[in-house]
Amino acid sequence: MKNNVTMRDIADQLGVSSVTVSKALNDKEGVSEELKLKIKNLAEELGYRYNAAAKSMKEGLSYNIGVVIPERFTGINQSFYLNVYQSITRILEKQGYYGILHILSSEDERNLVLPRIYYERKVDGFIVLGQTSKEYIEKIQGIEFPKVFLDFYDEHADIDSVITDNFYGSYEITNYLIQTGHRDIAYVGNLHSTSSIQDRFLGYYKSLLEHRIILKQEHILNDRDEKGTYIDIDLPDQLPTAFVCNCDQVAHNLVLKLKSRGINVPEDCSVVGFDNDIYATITDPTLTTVEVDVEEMAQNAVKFVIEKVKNSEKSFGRVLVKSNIVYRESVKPPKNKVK
Amino acid sequence: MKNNVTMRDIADQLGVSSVTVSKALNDKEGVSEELKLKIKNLAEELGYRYNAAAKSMKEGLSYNIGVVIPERFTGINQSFYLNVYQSITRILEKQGYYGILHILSSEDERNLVLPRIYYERKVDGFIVLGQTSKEYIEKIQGIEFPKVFLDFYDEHADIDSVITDNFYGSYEITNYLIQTGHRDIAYVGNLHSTSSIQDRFLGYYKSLLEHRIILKQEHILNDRDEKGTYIDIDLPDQLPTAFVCNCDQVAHNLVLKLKSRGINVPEDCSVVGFDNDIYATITDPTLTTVEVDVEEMAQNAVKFVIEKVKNSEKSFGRVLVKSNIVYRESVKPPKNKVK
DNA sequence: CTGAAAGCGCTTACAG
DNA sequence: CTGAAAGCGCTTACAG
Repeated sequence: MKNNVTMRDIADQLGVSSVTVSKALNDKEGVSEELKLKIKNLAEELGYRYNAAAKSMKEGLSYNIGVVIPERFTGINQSFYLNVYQSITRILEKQGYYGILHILSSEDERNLVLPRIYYERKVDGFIVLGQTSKEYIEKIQGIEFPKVFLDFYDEHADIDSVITDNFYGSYEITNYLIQTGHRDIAYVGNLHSTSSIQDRFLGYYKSLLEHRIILKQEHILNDRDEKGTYIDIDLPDQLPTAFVCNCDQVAHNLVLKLKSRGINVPEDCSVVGFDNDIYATITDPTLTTVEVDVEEMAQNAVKFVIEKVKNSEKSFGRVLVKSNIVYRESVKPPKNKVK
Repeated sequence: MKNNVTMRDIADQLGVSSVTVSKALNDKEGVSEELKLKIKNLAEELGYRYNAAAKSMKEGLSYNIGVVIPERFTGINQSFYLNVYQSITRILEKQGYYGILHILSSEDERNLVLPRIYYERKVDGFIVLGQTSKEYIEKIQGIEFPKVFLDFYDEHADIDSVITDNFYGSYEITNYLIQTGHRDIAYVGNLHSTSSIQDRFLGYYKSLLEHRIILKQEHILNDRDEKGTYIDIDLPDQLPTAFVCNCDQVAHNLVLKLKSRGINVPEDCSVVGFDNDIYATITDPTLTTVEVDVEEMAQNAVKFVIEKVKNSEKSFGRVLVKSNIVYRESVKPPKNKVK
């Protein structure tokens, strides 16, 4: 490593102490303006680069935050969380922090092994992005370390999590379907897979209840197995007039399936999604869906971890981020209602 | 910060020196097996966590690699590079390195400001993922710092880059179209946008040349403006029987456009893409395309930066990664050829 | 306004 | 096999 200019070098060349250089470069008081300028100029000239590692040593802080994403939420078809990660990174950087991505392998998740970045003090805290197994959540909860769960939560009230308002989002989009004239509405999603899917189901159910529509068991359609792998959706014999899907990707799959059976969307039946991710606009017809406010979620998560790094006593509980409906082409009144 | 157990603490409790603890924990020789075990056990018990910052200080190395992606290649519709980043991260981690993502804002790119991770020595090298402006390439080239360009290159032969074999990939998929019976083949892409698009065009052109097919200017269709924003594709009056698109996303857009004109793919005309990303399988019909070997590219890039970190003299030049054709549904013989 | 001293937690090179 | 010393580059707290 050459070009290894240190504060000391600058100090020596100027005949001052490194303390003074440190103060000047950090714009702290205790150095005359004149000297400060001289120091800054020389630093520039010499190509001085600050050594963050020294600061880390001194403060015991890495100024890195680990973003942990379970493997199954990554990959070519699961770009949603990577996009959230990207937002997190950008927000982190504004605050002088950096995000280190850790893909949690299914193996590590099963064996309850924590990310190496934890054991090496490479990060000051975690943002866990995407639901892990119950056991793993507990494992992470068990360590005394700043952490925020993003986009999921679990029964323990004492964990800090930032989530979309799944319940009301789903409630409202179901209301919208009902207002459009639908009463035969199915829900697509595995109720025991993640907290999000479950809450979205309950929002849908609330809407039915309020409108005195009876929930039929055969209107709850499973979309994935316990591992989260998508399975073929079993359509009921009596086709509902509308489907509330737990996410856009599943809505996309459903539309394909319906089409293959010669059923047109939205003419023959309506479909709505959730997330407003790439699948919402890529599907033909484009999907009416619930938009998740990724930026707001990332912002909260970042704010919370950083505050917890600074003060480990802080706690935030479950924080909901508002969502809103994006209207596109996949909804029409049911056929028999059209005059 | 509590739970701040150091090697020193372990040493004190055991009545040995911290040097011995360091050796034991790092499995170096010079400590009796018995003592080593005792030290390791105590470390475990005390919840000791290694302090990577101290090592960084000592060695002047952060063990982080910065992955720089220009802003315009990110976002909800551009998941390809984020996926590459994810591969990079995983490979990096196996070697004890960590990836720090830096989204290069268009503003910073224009003003030629380098990522802050550079000025703070937060990283030991860069992987630049995605083509930046010529000026920015030169700016980065100008600093004495390990760097590898991934998925693009420029005229300067002395830069290390890992790229897909765009030329031959495109050449071969065009050959395939010709073998299928097509002779009226258009290319879709802005020839002056990136090195990849240009090389893919040239591969297509080589195939035409070899088959004595004359390249018509009206068969080169622009797909984006100088900023990389997609524009509406202008179809020629005389529709070709096949289209070679510079990437899957553009192929996807083209298929939608053709469909909206009542032209069926692949019955009325064939379309091929490049990348084999999410758009390849999401398009209806699924796209025959050239698969980019993301894993292999990431592997090379990581290997090269790390070697350059260790020995700044190393250089690798342009390294091509083989691609191969994935056959799906978007190609059929041209109509008039079908008996 | 300026600086000497001490320390953050580890490792290397050397001595015993 | 074990350890005292020095040092990585910075900052904090204190003294002048």
